[in-house]
Amino acid sequence: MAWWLMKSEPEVYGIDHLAAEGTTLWDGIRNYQARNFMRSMAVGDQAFFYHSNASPPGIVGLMEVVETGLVDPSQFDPQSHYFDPRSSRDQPRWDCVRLAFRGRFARLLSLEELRSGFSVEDLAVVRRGNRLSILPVADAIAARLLETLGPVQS
DNA sequence: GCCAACGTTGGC
DNA sequence: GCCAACGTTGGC
Repeated sequence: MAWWLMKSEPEVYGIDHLAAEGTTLWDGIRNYQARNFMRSMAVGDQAFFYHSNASPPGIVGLMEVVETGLVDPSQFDPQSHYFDPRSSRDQPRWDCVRLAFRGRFARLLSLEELRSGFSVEDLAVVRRGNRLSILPVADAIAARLLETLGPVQS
């Protein structure tokens, strides 16, 4: 079982949306590195939900991968912000996973706090200007995060 | 294959 | 709104 950190803007899709829906398709990823991380996910993997472009930004909850290898439908939709004219049904370019809500942490673990307790080697999200929306988290670092945050409340 | 121009993310 | 970081694109 692997650990991940996945970012989303709470105004667009935050932990409250996921809590209400139960599960969601993590679609709209248009970065090859992030896509490749999704491709390496397995059912049962856990992901920290990170609120980006928030005040303050930080980790708010926990998710679990419940389905992998799904074609991202938004790439075919001309109305979608994520439409990709280079994609075809025969040769889709983007895929995604389905995630389930596992709970909120009792408090937010802010980026500022992450920077004071973790190095760039530990957790890429602490690097200034980091743009990758999906990042792997080493087991030992995940354990430290969970230790800091305590159990989730579902 | 190089690299300049451009676009996007996201903190501040 | 600014800007750092960095991926992508396209001319050559």
